Amino acid sequence: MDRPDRNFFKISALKLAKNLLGYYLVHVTEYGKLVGRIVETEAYMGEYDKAAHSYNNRRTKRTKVMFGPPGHAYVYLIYGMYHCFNIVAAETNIPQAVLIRAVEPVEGIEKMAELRYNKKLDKCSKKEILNLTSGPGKLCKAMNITVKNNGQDLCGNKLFILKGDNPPETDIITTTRINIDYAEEAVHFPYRFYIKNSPYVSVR
DNA sequence: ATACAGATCGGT
DNA sequence: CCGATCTGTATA
Repeated sequence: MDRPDRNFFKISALKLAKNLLGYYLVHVTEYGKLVGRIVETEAYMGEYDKAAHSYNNRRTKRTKVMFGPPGHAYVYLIYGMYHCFNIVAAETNIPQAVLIRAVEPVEGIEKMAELRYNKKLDKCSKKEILNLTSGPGKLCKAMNITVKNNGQDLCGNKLFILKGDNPPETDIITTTRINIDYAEEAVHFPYRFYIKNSPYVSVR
């Protein structure tokens, strides 16, 4: 399979969020290679987007990587215990990113089960396997992504993207984002994308 | 120095 | 619905 180059990420987060559906997220870890197929994303558009950490071009220690070049990881800790993995989009000084909300486990599923549930895959229920990576915090736990990966170049060889098949347009559901009730008018922006009928999307 | 809320999740 | 758990951010 093929790797997208830097230019793949050098587009608006909105376009990138859609283009990433069906692509693979790969993390080469000390536990082996962990791969998930991206089935759900959200775009965060920065300057005018009240749901974004970089709203109004707010530049802080945390949001710094979003102002950097595209194709890098933006990872932060949320609620004191979960991580969220984003891919920086657009260009330097345009702080946009795509939140990866859910993937379908593809490779290294045994390890993912151990990382997430601390037990063997064959001890996991059907439901647990479906929920292995069905949410931003869940996929980070299962794929061993933490703040240590913040700022990491996704054009490197530890944490990266592989090309996959985008779903047909008719299988892409576009809707509003999750858990951003505070974001006033941005609450209604149709910035969430997921693959229709995928059992691995975060539920609603 | 202090206060406070959050791009979540799992249990009740 | 609620609590866990802690850092980033704003305010002073």
